[in-house]
Amino acid sequence: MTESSPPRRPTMEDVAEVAGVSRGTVSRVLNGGHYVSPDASAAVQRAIRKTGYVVNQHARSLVTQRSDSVAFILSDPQDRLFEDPNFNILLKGCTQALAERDITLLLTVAGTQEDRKRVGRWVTAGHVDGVLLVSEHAGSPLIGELRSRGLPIVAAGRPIGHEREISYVAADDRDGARQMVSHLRSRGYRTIGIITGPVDTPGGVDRLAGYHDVLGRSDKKLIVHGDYSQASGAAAMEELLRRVPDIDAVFVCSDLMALGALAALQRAGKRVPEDIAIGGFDDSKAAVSSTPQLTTIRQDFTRVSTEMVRLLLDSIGTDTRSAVILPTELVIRDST
Amino acid sequence: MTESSPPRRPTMEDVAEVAGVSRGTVSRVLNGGHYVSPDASAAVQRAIRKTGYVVNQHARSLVTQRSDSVAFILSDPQDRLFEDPNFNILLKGCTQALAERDITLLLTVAGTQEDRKRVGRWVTAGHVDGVLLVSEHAGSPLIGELRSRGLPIVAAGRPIGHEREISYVAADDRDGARQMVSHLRSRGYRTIGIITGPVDTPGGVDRLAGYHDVLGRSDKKLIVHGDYSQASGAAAMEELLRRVPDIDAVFVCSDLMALGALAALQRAGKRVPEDIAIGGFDDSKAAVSSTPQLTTIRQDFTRVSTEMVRLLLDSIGTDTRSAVILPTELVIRDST
DNA sequence: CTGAAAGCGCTTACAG
DNA sequence: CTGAAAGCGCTTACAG
Repeated sequence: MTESSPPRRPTMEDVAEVAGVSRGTVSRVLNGGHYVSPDASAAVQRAIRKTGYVVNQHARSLVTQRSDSVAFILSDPQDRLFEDPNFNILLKGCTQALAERDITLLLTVAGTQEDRKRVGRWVTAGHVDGVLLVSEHAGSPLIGELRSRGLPIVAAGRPIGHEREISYVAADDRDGARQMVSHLRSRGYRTIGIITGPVDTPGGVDRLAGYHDVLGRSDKKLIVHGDYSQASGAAAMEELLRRVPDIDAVFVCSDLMALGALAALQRAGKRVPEDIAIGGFDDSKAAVSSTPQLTTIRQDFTRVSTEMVRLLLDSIGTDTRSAVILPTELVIRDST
Repeated sequence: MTESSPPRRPTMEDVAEVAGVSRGTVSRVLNGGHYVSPDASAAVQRAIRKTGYVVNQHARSLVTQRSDSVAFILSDPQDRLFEDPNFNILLKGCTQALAERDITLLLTVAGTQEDRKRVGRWVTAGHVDGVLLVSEHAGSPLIGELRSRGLPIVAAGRPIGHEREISYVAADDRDGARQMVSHLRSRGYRTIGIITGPVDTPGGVDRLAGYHDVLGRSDKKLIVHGDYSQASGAAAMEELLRRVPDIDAVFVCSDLMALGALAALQRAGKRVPEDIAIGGFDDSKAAVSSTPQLTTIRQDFTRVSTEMVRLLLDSIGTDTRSAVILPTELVIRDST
């Protein structure tokens, strides 16, 4: 019946036998080739090729106490990050940066309380050497749990309330907002509103702060909160038109919300930018798919992801902590 | 200096000592509790809680020869899948279905030839018990490589040329296309074109086949190929208008391409559906964000992902092979 | 430079 | 039901 059971996977012992050396020598060749004679090394290389040997990662991890893997943990109660176009860029960037270094990316979600417990146990089981944390909201309770396990963590975006404890990489939200609002003012717009992100996200608070930096304490009526979704952008725009009929510019804190705002303005019979200017944030695909194309703030998520990986790998072992703030840039198109 | 080195992680030995039993008994409690007295079991549970013990996954895997992880491999030379909205739904579905079973998802990409070698080695290193394969194009050379390692594989979508070798889960593309084209015909449209996906993808060939099922060997001029991108949809629509000025309906094989087609028609001064009808495929968010909203074919990617996970877990150990074809459904909106 | 040996933390027959 | 022991496949001081 089971006459052709799959051939046993070759072990280091097999390689050693073929090469005519000891297991220890094979291991040394595999781990940098120090203290190995050229002859022995060559024999081992040959034997590895002949046997098709591949190291058993579990056996190695058991002794080295390292897994050569890192976790990419999505901590978002709504799972909304999966729909965020920026999330994709981040995930893609991290996956590739890690693959280049032969490090495995383990993806996991921790939305519910129960998930968080599972992830805590899982991380402790030795699966990973460090954690890349992406969370939509502030004060993710996961941070405390992970910290208590002593694992290196790097967050995407400023981890509100934990800036001192863990490393993070963020785009300069506040300065980006300043650039946009200054731009609107320099174009001659006078009544400048803002549609913010959720106030428990760094993008929500920091972009609003940048707006205030330029305009000072502006009229509260000019500030409406959205949740980064297109629908919320439309609703917020309608609210602004109701509150301030003569509004002539709006800084919308994400391109996706700006799309919603654009649609709402169209329905209200307003022309952009003749009647009202719209500035976005992200410089995503949405910014160039709309009519008119959006003036927006570029943040480079590919760069964020490579910096996150670099920071994490640096901190594994050394336990250093740092924050990297990447510049943002105004991109002028047709909506302002 | 290093006075407060992190407390050593508790091992099974520690638990055994606290509980006053042997290591073997602790292990038995952990692995189902068979052949353990209630008293011993209770003592072990208590000791686990007291010590905060968590199993070392590497040690366990070393002896069980299983990793309790599966790989999610993206095999796409262009990395375009990261931009595909369907990809996100698939990834999210798989992540959650696996998390529920306490199985880890390892994400990796294998776009280039070199990547493929890396992934081959990596898979062999014992990292995973099975593979979920998502690839944009036919004849992914990775399939052969993975097959030779004897790992269970489940593909998303029909793996052209490998249908007999590996399991897969796919939506019924061909029948969906038939439903759409029949619908267009029943609405009275007579000159029905098609904008297909790439002809080396199952969605590219099978949807075109469904179109032919209904219309027979139609005029070649009515067939234009796209690449699923919005831009290609626009270009293809312009080409169709040039070739067949009196065309009155088009089945566009993805919602995203349909968005492009819609924009091209708007530029050409054609009204939808008065002058020309447009049918999409996917029932993605794009279908309801457009004006008019798209008549389209729904395929349920969440369901695809749960079926993929089920199939994979079933086949680990048993080595069974199967294909699951999920029904597609016509969703009528305003564009036809 | 090299080999013999200990040890990483588990699971699982085997005896009892 | 339980313990003692072998063994999973590696790495790494230690002696030489």
